[in-house]
Amino acid sequence: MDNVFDTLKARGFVRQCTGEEDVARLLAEKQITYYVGFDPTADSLHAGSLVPVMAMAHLQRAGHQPIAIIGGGTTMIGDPSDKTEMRQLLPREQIAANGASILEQLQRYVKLNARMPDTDKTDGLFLDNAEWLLPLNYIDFLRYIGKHFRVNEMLRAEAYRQRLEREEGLSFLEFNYQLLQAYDFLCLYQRYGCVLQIGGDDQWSNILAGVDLVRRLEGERVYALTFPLLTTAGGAKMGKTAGGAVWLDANKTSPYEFYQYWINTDDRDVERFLAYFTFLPMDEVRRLGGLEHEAIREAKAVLAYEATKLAHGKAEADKAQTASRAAFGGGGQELAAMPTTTLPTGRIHAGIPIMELFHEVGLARSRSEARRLIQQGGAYINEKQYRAIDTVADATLLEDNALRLRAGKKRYHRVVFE
RNA sequence: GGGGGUGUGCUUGAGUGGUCAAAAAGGGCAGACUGUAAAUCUGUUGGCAAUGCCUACGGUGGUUCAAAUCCAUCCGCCCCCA
Repeated sequence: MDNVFDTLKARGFVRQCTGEEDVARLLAEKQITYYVGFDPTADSLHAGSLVPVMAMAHLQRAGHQPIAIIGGGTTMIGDPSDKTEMRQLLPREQIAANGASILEQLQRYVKLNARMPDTDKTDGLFLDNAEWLLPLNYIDFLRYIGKHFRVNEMLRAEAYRQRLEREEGLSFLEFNYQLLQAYDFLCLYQRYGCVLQIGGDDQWSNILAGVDLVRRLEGERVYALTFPLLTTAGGAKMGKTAGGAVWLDANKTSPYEFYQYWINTDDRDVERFLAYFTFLPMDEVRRLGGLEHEAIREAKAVLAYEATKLAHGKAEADKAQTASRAAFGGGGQELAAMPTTTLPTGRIHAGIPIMELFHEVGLARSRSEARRLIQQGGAYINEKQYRAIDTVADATLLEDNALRLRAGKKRYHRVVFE
């Protein structure tokens, strides 16, 4: 098994790299240091960011040393390959705070130390590129780094071309992004001997810019590897649902919801996702992916459980699994992990219009939406459908001092009275 | 600096004085069918104390009985010329 490169390749992580054989040899011959950048634009990673995270983890397991860069400096610029529009510029403090929570999440997957290189070489580093980017002097930077970049060449990069063709255009600020990312690579090479940068395929040209820069200034060969950009079979961006992103932060997306996200995976994505988001051996991945029709639900359950376990730990994964089974398998009381709201007992004795109830617990975003839900037959209490908008829930409906609300087929919410 | 455009609901995008909470598509939600999948079909999709009221078509002011639609001004973005 041996070469991690083969592992990465078999699991679908390799989209482009600077010579398969070269990279494979690099990874086989000795322990190296590699890096991945993360954007601290939010205070949490989401399901989509898990691809680089998992790749990092595989490499670390094979004995290589990771460096996670939080783009504290580059985020102040905004990556233009984020096609649609110019990104909002975030204030420094925000970026730093976001970086801190992201580090915490990364540590569930990868061993990282903030700043301090450890004696144990596979322990990784967590750095903020603001450290070397912010003190830069404009003139020096232009003379030292800028002279190595040909604008013609840069303009040819897909990332810039798209923006050039669109109406939004491209600000000079954003145009500089690539130079800064290349400079990151250079700094990491110089300081930590980092010789490989991995990232999403949209980063390809930025990464190559770094490879070129190191070659020009240091005369050394460094490497690049990109992952495919994941979309679901349905064409949606990986890690997004209607409600927004699927976050790793339990406060933004509960472990139960996280579990549900994975279990609802499109049949066609199951095998790929098992390979990306779990550490199950590929034989098992293929076996599960090969299941057909109803049986493939088993594979989805494994995917959901494994992914949740990685993100939130075994205890949470167990709870989520139990709650999910209880809700969808019929019966069962183990609903503890289900989203729950607690209300004073007096409320239910006084009677609560169900329209209000559904709105209050968040199953409907407004009373109008709750009204629609009820009228359209999507509102259930304890598995019984209620279609009259003026229905009032009272104490006679209580089961164990609680109500089980359901909106549509899949969204559950428990209301406990005490 | 000069000239020309453009800014609409979650998104794309019609609408150039009343019939506009605003076409159409996508997306979302719900229902049917199913396997907590996909595809398909149907309904629905600003809010509220709801046969009415409020908020909304970049911001602000104005014309008018009446404005997303006209005028002024400001802001953002795009294109051409310099």
